Amino acid sequence: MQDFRTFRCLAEGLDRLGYEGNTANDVRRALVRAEKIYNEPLGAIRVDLDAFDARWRGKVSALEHGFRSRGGFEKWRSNVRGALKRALGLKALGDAGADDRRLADEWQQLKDYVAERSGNGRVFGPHREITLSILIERARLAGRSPHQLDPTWLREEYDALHNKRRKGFMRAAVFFNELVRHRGAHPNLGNLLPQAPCQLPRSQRGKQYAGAALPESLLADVEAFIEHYLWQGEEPLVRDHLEDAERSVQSASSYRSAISWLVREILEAGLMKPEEITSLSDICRYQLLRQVAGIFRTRALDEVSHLRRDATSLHTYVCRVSYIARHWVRVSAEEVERLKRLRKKKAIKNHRVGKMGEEREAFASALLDNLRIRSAVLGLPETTLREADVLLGHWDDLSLSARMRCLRLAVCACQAAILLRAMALRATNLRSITFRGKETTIVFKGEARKAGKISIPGRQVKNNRELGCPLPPDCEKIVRRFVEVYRPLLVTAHPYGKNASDSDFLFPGTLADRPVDASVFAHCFEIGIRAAGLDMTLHMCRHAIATLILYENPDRLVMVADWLGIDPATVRKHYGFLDSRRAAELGQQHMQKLIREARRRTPVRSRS
DNA sequence: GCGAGGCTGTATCACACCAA
DNA sequence: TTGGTGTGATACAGCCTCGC
Repeated sequence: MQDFRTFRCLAEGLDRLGYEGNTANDVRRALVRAEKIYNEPLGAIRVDLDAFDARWRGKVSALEHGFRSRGGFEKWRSNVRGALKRALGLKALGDAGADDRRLADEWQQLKDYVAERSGNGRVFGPHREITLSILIERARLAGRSPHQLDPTWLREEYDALHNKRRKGFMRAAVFFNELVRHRGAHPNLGNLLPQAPCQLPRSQRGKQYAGAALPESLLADVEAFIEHYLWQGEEPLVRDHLEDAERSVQSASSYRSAISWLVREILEAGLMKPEEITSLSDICRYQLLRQVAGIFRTRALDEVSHLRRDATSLHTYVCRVSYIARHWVRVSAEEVERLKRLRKKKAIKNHRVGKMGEEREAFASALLDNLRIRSAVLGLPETTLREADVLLGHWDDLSLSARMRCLRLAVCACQAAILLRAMALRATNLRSITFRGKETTIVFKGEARKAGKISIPGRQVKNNRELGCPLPPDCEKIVRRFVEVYRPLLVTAHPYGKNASDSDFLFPGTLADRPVDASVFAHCFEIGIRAAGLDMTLHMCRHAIATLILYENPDRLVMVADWLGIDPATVRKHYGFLDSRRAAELGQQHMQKLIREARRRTPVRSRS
């Protein structure tokens, strides 16, 4: 294979990649443009498809990277990505020397062998050479032959990949091992395969309680604690007369997570054996928690760890476990005091605890600095609906994925219209809006009513605060269009046959008693956001609106708090960075003024 | 195989409340 | 008024099952 390790090699050797006509020029220009976009010399940018995908696929704010439109960005990405795939041998080149190269490539021989025996009713089953492709790609990039795969390399590659690529890599490794195990049945593979299968990486997502065989008594104790926590010790007879538990189910599941984390860390560190953990009182103790927190912290500081070094998770876990120790295990007063000190330790309660996430704060700042981003956010309902309408115009000719895109864009337009024009709701409240039925939360303008409105009862809201607002005409227009045109398509003409139930929910899911699933809901928003060249989650949208209003109207803090349905003190705390920013700007303006004045008053002679 | 919706667990963030 | 504590939420990823 040609050695294409950097973008420079790639740009210089582009003629050998088999492009037709002027395409090579387009691709070369795209590669050269990467220098500006990456702000690095071409020779320093590695030819690595996964690094490229990690950076440029998914949520990418095209405008922030200097592209004029999402389309322009996608064109650039497609040119560069295609070149990377050709360079890595993932795309047929079609030129004369290709066959000779294939023979020289052990991976290609293996792939050809599998391809010849893949398909319906054949030895390996359908598309098995595709299964292998990601393993081959990564191995080629690392310069490893099939004999040179080892557990460490597999682990590193597995960790570096994400989502479907990671899943595919694991599937490929499993299949590769199958081939090795049955190498006797495939004599033609000859010396291509190693003698023994390679140890596979462990999945990054642990099972609850580390999937270990733990004593029944521990599991029973956890359930008893959760029950106690939810009902705050109320007797079952009393509970029957109460409408809801004292605590939310979400919160209880968070306690389960903390216990799971503690057990997993203890077992992985070998601090205890599974059979030794018989109840929560064995593990929710100061000494053990301190040890485990130390181990977790060390791992977070490790360069290759997937944990963020300044994340607040550890603090949350320690708080949860401390709570169990105090209220369930009932440790001594002395131990309670130690736990309290532990929670305050800098390593556990780092500087991010209690503050808005850095990424969100950065986005809010970008929103204030960049006019293009700001207008893209504010125009989101219209831009996404326009794109959906264009697609809808030739619905019958659309592919399934294009129809899906059309519907998702329409969902996003409706979400954005409510968030940006009516009320910056939390995702759960937005998702649960009903437009008919007994408990209607969004009402359209009717003959008797002058204006539509949104009203959400307090018990549906995080802090039990009732939320309500009138429905502005530009919001209502988009929501109505969604209800009349796009929602029926979700219910009766879902492109992939996943018709939603025609429930009372504005955003229906496949089940009649609940709205669309949160993950699907967030995905629709993501599709619309990306179409607008932005990178923002539903919750960041809420922040974005608050940031813009507060920055322009610092004296309207109480109004903004009321609108968001939170405490003014909380707004003050979370948007404090706006004050610092404003103070800095004001300070700079004053300094400039003073400098100008000083220059005016200083005689020209002494200035030189 | 691929893409969908939905469920679940982990990681992280938001924010109400309380006490100093 | 401010900082600490505890609760409740979102984001993200992996897995499952289903239809095309």
